[in-house]
Amino acid sequence: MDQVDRILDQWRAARPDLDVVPMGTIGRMKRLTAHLVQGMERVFSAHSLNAASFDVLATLRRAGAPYELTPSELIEWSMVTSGTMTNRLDRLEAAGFITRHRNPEDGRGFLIGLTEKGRKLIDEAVTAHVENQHAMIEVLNENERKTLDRLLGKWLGTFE
Amino acid sequence: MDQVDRILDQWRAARPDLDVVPMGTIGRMKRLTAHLVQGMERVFSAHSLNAASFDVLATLRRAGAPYELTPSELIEWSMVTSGTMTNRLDRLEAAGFITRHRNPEDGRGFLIGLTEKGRKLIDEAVTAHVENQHAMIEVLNENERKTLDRLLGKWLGTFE
DNA sequence: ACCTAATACCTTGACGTCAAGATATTTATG
DNA sequence: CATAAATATCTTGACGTCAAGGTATTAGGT
Repeated sequence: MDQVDRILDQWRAARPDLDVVPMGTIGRMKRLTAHLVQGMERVFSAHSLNAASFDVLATLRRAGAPYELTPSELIEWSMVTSGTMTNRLDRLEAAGFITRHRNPEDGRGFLIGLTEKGRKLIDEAVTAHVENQHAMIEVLNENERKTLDRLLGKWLGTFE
Repeated sequence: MDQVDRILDQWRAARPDLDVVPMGTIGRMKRLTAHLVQGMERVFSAHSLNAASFDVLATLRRAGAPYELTPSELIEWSMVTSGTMTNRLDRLEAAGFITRHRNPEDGRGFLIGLTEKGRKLIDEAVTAHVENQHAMIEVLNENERKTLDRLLGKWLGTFE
């Protein structure tokens, strides 16, 4: 009987005409994800980052050397609007973690690159981030993780 | 091979020292939840609401008649800060969906009540919301939903 | 070459959220 | 009682996000 169950019970009393079983699953997804995000933010802030800045630096880092992508490519990976990415890049540039230089192959755009400082930071942060994720999922055993992953993948498939 | 798998592949190439399996599960949780939230927002906005306002009205509605709660109680159910709740209530009050009156049993606080207009709106919105949730989870069969729910519940238990 | 459409990115204004602090009221303690 | 501590809520300032619109550059069709 967790908080989600309590909410369902209230609905069953207040609106007995509704079948709220799916609300339970979706509610648990939302709540659990909120906890996971919160747990990850703690690691980010321990490295002077937040989810937004970590996202950008990590995308650049995992793209591999020379750690350069266009804002458009970053937008695609991160699923945010161009205005959001501009804002993220402004702050990361001001903090000295990335550089912006015009794209020699397309005068309309830019190339975003990791600075040495940025690369070092994101490498440390990702290491801690992965450790943290291991710790957060520890309660599920191998089989449970596989099953969960399969179900999430199937469900996600209907959206992407 | 979805977008999450592509991200994991990039990490395995860029940082082979990391075990990124948990990142896959957590990434799918985040992405899937984002899609679910987006799907729900569509229903909310069709009823002139957003996630924030729906949350408050729904909490009041499922509390049952006389549809009254204190801001503190709303804060507990919604897991937001007091400043956020004040802002939500300001907008809902201005829109005529709730009323604020001093709590006769505690002069420091208020009682938030659903107006008739607010109750009608949330009843319609919740009906559509539940239908929408059924549609969004349709791809999973009975067994899969039960398994998923059990795993989510177990995992969530470590946080709450 | 020209001109329109598409593209890449930035700007602006609004919103929802939080953390930290302020105010008013109630509760607890001596 | 008087006063300190706790509580309930609001206020302020900052941040991240989005939608819509703007500017500069490139691509495509004639």
